[in-house]
Amino acid sequence: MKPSVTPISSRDKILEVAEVLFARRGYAGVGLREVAEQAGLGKSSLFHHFKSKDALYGEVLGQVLGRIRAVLDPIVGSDVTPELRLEAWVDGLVDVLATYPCAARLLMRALVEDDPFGPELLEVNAAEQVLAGILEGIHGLLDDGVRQGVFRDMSIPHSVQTLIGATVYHFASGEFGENLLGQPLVSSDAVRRHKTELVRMLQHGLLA
Amino acid sequence: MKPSVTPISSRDKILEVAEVLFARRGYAGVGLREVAEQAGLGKSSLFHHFKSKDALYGEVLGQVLGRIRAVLDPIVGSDVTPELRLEAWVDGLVDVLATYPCAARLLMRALVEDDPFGPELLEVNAAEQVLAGILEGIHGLLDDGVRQGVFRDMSIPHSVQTLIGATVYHFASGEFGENLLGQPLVSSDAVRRHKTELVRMLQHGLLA
DNA sequence: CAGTCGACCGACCGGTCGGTCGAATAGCCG
DNA sequence: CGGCTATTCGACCGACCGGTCGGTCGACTG
Repeated sequence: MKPSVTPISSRDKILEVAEVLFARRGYAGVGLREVAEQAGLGKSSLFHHFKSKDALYGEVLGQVLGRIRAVLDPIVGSDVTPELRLEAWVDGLVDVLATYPCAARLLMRALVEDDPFGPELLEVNAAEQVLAGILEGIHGLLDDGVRQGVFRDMSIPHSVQTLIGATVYHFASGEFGENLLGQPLVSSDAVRRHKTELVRMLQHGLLA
Repeated sequence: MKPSVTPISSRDKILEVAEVLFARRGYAGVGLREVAEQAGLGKSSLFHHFKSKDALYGEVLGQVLGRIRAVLDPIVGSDVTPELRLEAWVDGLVDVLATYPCAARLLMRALVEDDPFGPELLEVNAAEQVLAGILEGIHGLLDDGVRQGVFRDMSIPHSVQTLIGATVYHFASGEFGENLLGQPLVSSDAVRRHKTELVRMLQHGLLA
């Protein structure tokens, strides 16, 4: 039990502030000087911990995706009906996006980017693998449901896209969404309401 | 009828290439040199037509939002049941997003940004007004439906967010979405399928 | 004590950023 | 033709970009 003299390592501090900044202003909108400054370091010190801006970004992204996958994987692997699993999936995803307010923005930005990252970049590649795992999970879940006849026949890729759009976008919408809702996106009331609205939409649509 | 000697004005050419570039790489990711170059002009000439980068961006955004509003406004004002109006709204929005492939990305980026544009910027403010008009339209449409009892009771702001996420995100997802679908996002097949999936989701949800 | 090591720093590199300026050019009207 | 405005241009600016370099400092090791 003496894991660290420094209660929070500089490396983690950098990741922490980089996550916030990349989420807020995007990859191109963030300068490493600002990251360093907010981490309480000189800019040169960033390069001691990360070999490039790309690598730092990739690691931030991978960390966020990892958190999401850690929540979602047990759910898609659980042993209940596809309907309940889907409900739990939405529930879990909304929870984790609400818990880490930067995650949705970071993720949405990454999805909307044509990744300009060359074929070879260790950290970014790792992040993409994690994302692929998440997708595989929800795809399998929907597929199960369709084959068991509890979900109607559907285009699974389109439905996956709709699920992503309906969950991730909402928490990525920042000021815009808060103006629309009239309250913080991650207030417990808004989170609860968003969950029930999503689940009702998935179960019965909008009609009375 | 002699508005222009040049059949396509430099100004329009600039707007055209700026739209593509801002959509592809975002505000911070695009340099004015590149815009000028692709428009076949020197960088200084941009500043003859637009007083700043912000102003150019605002005008691009306003133009895109204007196209969308031009499609959606007649629909929300039409004289049929809310259910049919909603279906037409989704149909129209999907069509316009598929017609102008940059629109969705530009819009999604704008929504995810906390607009860092100061209180006063003519062009950006104008764009926000257009957006506000679009939102007012869909809000009113849903409200009508709920009050007439054809839509179930719901949180309208949350449903608006879900609609935006499900439509705009899909067409903004670029490479990622195309990999998921296995075909171009704007292929007529994918567009048709996305429409029917959305409408079925709104009408009956996912259940069999 | 000397040697090594990870963490950190300021100074600096070439290059690009958004933006300005004054001069040159092109098309119009008289 | 002369004058005028609109348009374009290259040269330039200060600020900032991602990234490198040489070196300092303190903790640990033999």
